Amino acid sequence: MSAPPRVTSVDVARRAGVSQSTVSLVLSGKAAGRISARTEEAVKAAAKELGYRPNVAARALRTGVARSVALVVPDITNPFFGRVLRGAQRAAQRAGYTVVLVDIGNDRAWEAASLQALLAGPADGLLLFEAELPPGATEHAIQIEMRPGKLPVVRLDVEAGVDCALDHLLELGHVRIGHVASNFEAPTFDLRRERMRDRLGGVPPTALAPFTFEGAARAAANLLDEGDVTAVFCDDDILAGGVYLAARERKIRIPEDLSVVGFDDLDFARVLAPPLTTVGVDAEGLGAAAFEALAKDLAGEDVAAEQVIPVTLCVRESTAPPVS
Amino acid sequence: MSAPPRVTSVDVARRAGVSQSTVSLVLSGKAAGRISARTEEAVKAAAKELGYRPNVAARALRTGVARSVALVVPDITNPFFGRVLRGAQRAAQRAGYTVVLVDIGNDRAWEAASLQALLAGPADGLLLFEAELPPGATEHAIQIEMRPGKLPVVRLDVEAGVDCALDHLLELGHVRIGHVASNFEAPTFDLRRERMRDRLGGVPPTALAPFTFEGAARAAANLLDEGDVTAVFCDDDILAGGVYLAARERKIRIPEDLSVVGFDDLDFARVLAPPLTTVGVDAEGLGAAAFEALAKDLAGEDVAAEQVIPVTLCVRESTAPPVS
DNA sequence: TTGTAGGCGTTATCAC
DNA sequence: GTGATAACGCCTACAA
Repeated sequence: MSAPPRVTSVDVARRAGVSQSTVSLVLSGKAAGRISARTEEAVKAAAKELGYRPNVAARALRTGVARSVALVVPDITNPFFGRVLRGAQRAAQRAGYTVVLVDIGNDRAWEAASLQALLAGPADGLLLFEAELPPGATEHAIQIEMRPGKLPVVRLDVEAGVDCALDHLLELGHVRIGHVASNFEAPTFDLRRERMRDRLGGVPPTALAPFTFEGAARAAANLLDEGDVTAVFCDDDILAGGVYLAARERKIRIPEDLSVVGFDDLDFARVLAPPLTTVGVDAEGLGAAAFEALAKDLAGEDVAAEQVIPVTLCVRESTAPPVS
Repeated sequence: MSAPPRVTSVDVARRAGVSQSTVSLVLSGKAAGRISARTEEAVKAAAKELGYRPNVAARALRTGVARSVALVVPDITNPFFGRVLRGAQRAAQRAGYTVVLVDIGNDRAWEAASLQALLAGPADGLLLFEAELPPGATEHAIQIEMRPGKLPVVRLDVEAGVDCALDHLLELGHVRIGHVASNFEAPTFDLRRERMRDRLGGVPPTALAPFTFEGAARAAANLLDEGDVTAVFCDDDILAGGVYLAARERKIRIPEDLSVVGFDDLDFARVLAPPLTTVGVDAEGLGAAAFEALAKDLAGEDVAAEQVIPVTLCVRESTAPPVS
């Protein structure tokens, strides 16, 4: 519609009968012991009256700080990342930051282009979920769910996650345990594979699955038909959903014929039939922790090279002792 | 780490042996017929060599536009909004815009604060999903899933959605149809209630449910126990998931004893047992359309007061003729 | 074809 | 206590 008639600090100054710099001083809280209480009040009143809001661009230009961070996620359509985003956003808001989202859409080819666009953006720092810092960028950045490297890392305790899932299955008496693994390349998934191998004393029967129910179902098919397993550990609840689909098709009963363990404890895990046993994870906390780390970094403080967020197993009804 | 030594257009100019304004001209593509090909090349080379990237804050200050829009959603944890966000983000990226997210978290109390923070932000315009323009804002804005008002609206064809769901149920022979409605206040839900009433010739047995599986299950309990219905239409797949939970508890079989229809066609609808019949919706398209409308508005073009996105029924296995 | 200069709205360093 | 004044990096008349 009409161009919004922007109110500047000069307008406020005129209105209050003071200079622009006085306005700036007052409104940025640096008036203590410098500006008289009377002027301070007058300025504040004038500002409110006119509906003054500082121009962020001007401030950013002057201070060199945009008070905004970018969060890069592989797939915002996955509720897990929604929760991470929410956590980061809440923390950011508390700190007066704004978060701009970059969704890779599970498409590594797109990643480069997206990050390029991002760097042109106004972000003071980057929150990189399973993404690398683009080449040539000297930005402040935190990596999420990556291995420790040059950048500080915030990640889930995946090892513990695999451990408790496996312990649970082993205790139930399973010995032939399969792995429905993500085919999306990321360190966290490598970590899970390694941990499985170490704990099981060898590479388990494995299916490599994409992050869709139908794709995962197709990938799991072989494992169910020929893998000769009584239980599967899935890298993610979505993959577990795929296993449910494949099992249903084959009239394989869960948990009687097959125990299933997921990862992430997405909401829908509870409405599956039977409810899914899965590794519960504080996604919001992960996002918030990542932001806090970045904020520290931006403030010039030291940040831990690695921060690990604990996980817990949610035992539900998709696991039981093997019959065979 | 170390402060990134920012490269400015002045550096590029010095390097290329030209003036700063020449650099600006060349790099913003306005060199046509003004700058010699040789200088143009030299400037571009220098820019690339130094890794020059324009300072957005400065540009925003100078031009008055930030090339960024804000998207306000009720709950980013709901995959539906994830898809909307993705659609908007893709469209925005193509247009060289960046999108900043504001997540209300299904908390109307928080909404005001969030929006306040937002207005201080650098957004050129607002994409408001089930949110009102904050008072005093003269911003450019598009509303999503709202009724036509002062602002242009992009919305789903909810009426058609209700119609095809009801037609399907009616054709199957159901006469006692219940409504599991959202307790989150929003025009789209009012619309659905009205349409139900009009089509059914009266207010159907209704349960008011929150957007969580367990909450919805509790809310649906009464309806199932005393509503005397053979089918329910749910405002959202999440609510339908709640109905599945409540039905399971009561040993009510779907679809034999109860037909269930959802709305949105979220991914998990396909992995429910039985797979959920639901109204399919182009969430990405909704987000993209909203952004396009906003972009038009920002460009000073006319934008339609209302744009309606079509929906289609996905018939799966949660609906069948009533037995009783 | 290119360069000079002014200003966008802030913040911050000085004088007064 | 308060007010000039100089940047911050970029765009864009206008001058050369």
